[in-house]
Amino acid sequence: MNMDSIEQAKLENTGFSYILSLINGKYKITILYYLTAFDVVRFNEMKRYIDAVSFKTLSLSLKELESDGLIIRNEYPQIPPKVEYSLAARGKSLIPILEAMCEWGEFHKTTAREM
Amino acid sequence: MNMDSIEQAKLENTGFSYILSLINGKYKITILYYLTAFDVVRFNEMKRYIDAVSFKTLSLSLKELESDGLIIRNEYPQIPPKVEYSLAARGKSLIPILEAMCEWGEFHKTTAREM
DNA sequence: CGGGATCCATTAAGATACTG
DNA sequence: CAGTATCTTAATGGATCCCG
Repeated sequence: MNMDSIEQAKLENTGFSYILSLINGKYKITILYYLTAFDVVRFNEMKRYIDAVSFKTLSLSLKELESDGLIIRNEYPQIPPKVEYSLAARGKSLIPILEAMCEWGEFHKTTAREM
Repeated sequence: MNMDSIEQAKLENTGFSYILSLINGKYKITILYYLTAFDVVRFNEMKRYIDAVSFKTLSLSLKELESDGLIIRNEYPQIPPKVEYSLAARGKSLIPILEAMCEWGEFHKTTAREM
C-alpha cells in the first residue's frame, strides 16, 4: 500500500477497487460465505439460508459471481431441474479473507464500542 | 465456521453478519483503506481522494464509522475549522483484512476469469 | 473548511406471478 | 426445481444552498 502522492492514491484500476467491484451487492459476500461452509449448494437451498433475499436478487448475484469467475454453476439437465453452485478456484482463494472477517466479527461484536 | 444444520447456518447475530453491518455502504471500506494508507486525513482531503463520493454520503459514512468505533474524529475548534479522521484501535485491527483484500485484488485483476 | 438541510435521481432490492 | 418477467418500493447517493 505504498502511496506517495494524491495522484497515485486514486483507486481506479487498483487491486483494491477490483475486489470491491466483485463483492459489492448486499448478499454476495454472504453467498460466498455459505459456499465456503457447505461446498455445494443448490439454488433453493441457498434461498433458504438467506431467507431475506428475493429470487431475483439471488439469481442476479449468482450470475454476477459466476461471470466474475468466483463461483461455478453446475446444471443437471433433468426433471426436476437441479443446479448446484460451488466455489471456483478464484472464489476459494477468498476463503482466508472471509474467515478473517468472520473471526474479526466474532471477536469484536461483543467488545465495547468505545475507543 | 462449523455449521451442522440449516438452523445454525443462519447468519443473524454471528460475527460475520456483524462485520458486514459495519462495512456496508459503498465507500466505507474505501475510507478505511485511505485511513490505513495515510493515517490522518481531513474531510476535504478524503473527498479529493474519493472524488466520486458526495459530501453528504462522505459525511454520513464517516459518522457511522465513528459511531461504530472504527475511526476517530478529531475536531480543532478554529477558524477555518479543521477536522482530522484516523483509525481507532478497532479500525486498525481491520488493516490485515484490508491488506489481504488489496493483495487478492492485485493478484487476480489481471488473471483470466476462466475457471 | 467542515459540514447540515433539503430535494431530486439513480440504483438496488422485494413481491408476486409465471414457465420450461 | 430453478429460475424469469414485471411491477413496485426502499435504499443509496448526488446537487445545491447555507451556516458557524
